[in-house]
Amino acid sequence: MEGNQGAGSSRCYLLDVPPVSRPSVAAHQMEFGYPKESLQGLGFVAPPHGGPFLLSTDAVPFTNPTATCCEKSMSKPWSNEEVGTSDSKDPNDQTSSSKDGDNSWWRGSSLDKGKVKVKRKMREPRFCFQTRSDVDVLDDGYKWRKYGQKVVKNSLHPSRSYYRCTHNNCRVKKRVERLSEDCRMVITTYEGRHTHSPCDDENSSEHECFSSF
DNA sequence: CGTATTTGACCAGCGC
DNA sequence: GCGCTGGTCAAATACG
Repeated sequence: MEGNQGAGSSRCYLLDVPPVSRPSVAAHQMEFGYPKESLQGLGFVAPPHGGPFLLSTDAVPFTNPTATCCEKSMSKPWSNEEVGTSDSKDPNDQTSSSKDGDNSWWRGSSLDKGKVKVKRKMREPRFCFQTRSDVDVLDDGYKWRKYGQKVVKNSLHPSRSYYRCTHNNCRVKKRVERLSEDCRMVITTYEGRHTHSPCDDENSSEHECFSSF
């Protein structure tokens, strides 16, 4: 209930990242009129000066016609929370979801009662970006741990990877898949908000440039 | 030896 | 109601 002002909404942007070894994603919230915190919480950070990133004004929301490719490539990209429009189901749902979504929506915690899987109807804020890159995992300043991979049908590159933030209480997830039409296009979907700064992960002091965010 | 990744299985949601 | 697909778990394996 609190905090998640963006909960339930998901936006997609098209980024153009050249095929460098370590592409990064930056938040051009100004362009999109996006709240800083949202993007920051999602892990979008400004790269260090000279960082290889480049998000140009080419970046456009998937909701735009230019992004139809994305919807086509995926049978049901965001079934629950539609891109941009979020769920208009009913507000009450939010309360319930925030209730169980509080801490067990991703664990499924079948450890407890045999197999009581928590409903996956999570309403975490989502942002998906389409980038052009050779590497799957964009360097966004956070540390991710892969916890699953799935075969996606209707795709020439049927591999979708699932990552989770390695930080202690951070439940942010990331989904990475390649576009079927263009193997160089990577669709990255962030879900949730980071409860920490990138520096926490990269304790190596990835510079204060992050703090400027 | 500790940590990260891979991979198969399981489960829930959704469409038909 | 059934089948399909997506998402997650957890054991096994690989790597540093």
